[in-house]
Amino acid sequence: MTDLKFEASMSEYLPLRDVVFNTLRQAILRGDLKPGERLMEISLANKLGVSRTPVREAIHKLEQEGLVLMIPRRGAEVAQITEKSLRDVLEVRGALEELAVRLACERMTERALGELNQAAEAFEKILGDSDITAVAEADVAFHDVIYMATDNQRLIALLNNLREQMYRYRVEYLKRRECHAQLLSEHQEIIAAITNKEVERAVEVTCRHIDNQVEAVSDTIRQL
Amino acid sequence: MTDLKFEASMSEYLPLRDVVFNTLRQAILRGDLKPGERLMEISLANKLGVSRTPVREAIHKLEQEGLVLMIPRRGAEVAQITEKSLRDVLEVRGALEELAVRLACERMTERALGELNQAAEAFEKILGDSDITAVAEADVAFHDVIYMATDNQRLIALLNNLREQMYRYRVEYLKRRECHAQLLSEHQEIIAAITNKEVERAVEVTCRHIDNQVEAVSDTIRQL
DNA sequence: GAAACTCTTTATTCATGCATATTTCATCCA
DNA sequence: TGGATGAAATATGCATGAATAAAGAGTTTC
Repeated sequence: MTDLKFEASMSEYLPLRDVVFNTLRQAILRGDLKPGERLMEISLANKLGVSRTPVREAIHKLEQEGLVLMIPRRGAEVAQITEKSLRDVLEVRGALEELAVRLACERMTERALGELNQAAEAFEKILGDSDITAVAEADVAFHDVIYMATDNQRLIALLNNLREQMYRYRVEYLKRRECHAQLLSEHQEIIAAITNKEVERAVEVTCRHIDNQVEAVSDTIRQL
Repeated sequence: MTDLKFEASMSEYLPLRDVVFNTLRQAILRGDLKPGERLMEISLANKLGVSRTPVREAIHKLEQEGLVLMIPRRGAEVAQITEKSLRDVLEVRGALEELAVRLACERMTERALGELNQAAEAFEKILGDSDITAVAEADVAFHDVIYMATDNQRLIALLNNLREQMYRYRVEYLKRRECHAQLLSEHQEIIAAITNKEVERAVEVTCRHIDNQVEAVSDTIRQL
């Protein structure tokens, strides 16, 4: 009993560098730190009440994630997202989403299929809400079930990362309520295809699902 | 004149953390550091004649690349490559190679096509050599031309990373001389397909090209 | 008035110190 | 003898100091 409690309290531990990493990541994705803005170790360390070391390590991690750009001996800044860089991300993401849904068709368990239906229902419920962030999270949860079903850790990690790259603009996309019905019907179509193991149909819907976002997010970027 | 020289000497500059990173990466890929072996900051720092800081930063970078596994408050060790983790990498790599060759068909310039032919010729010349490392590098160079033609930086970075994951076992594969002729003919078939913009044929050959490696590398791993 | 040069300021890079968590090994008890 | 307990050793995590390179301001010169 005490052991379990101990285990639990241990699992709560996060290195300070990861706390800082999450904080900065959120700040970038929420737009509090804008593209081009410089990330200075000392100033951030003071703001966050830690030393320069964990800030430094967090910035390096953000660089590898593609959220910040580092120039040696000059420092780091929040990465600009150009239409080109977004196209690059989405091309890769499209290919990997296709792979994911193929593998999901092949490997999805009954249990996971249940979760997928639940996630779709939860998404439908939340669509009515005014809170866009909640909608985005429900959508993420839905796709996470598919990702998990692939049973491919490397693929899951990459997809999570690529999804993150567009998060800033995705919220803008979801603000257009007229897309919501389409999103929902695509989700249901994906479920149907996976349930019946209709691989090609699942792939086709998924690609359409992604392409819609490409259009919308590209529009959003042009408006900046 | 002095300006040019100055520029040149500047471009030679590499942060110490990157030097250490490259050193450790090479050591892992060459097998000097074996899977499971612990990477200790102090001992590595002493061996390399630097302080713990750049070693620490290099290890973090290696973790993000997937070459080492870190456990908080315990340290880092060289990542084990299991058959499962290799399958994961190769599934992703297959999808991305397919994307790459599709994009290459679409976007390859005349100039790049010339380079591709050159690379294939260079590969053929080197096949005769006894130096396996040279063969591997020529093969890398060939595929790099295709990668570059995609004009997608994100894709290029990912493919380079995935290729690296298998480098240790790839060398074993190339030691089997009976595969060499097949490799060469596949290269030529890929060139022909890209030249004639026969996308589906190019994809088919590329997938076969990858699958052959899956087989061979899996065999190699089982023998460990 | 503009360009160039220098001096100052600022931030990164790398080194090192200190505290703490983990591991190991020896000792003790059942 | 086997397992548990505890103390010493060791390594990581975080903080901070010292050195260097880059950016900026102000002055000088053409």
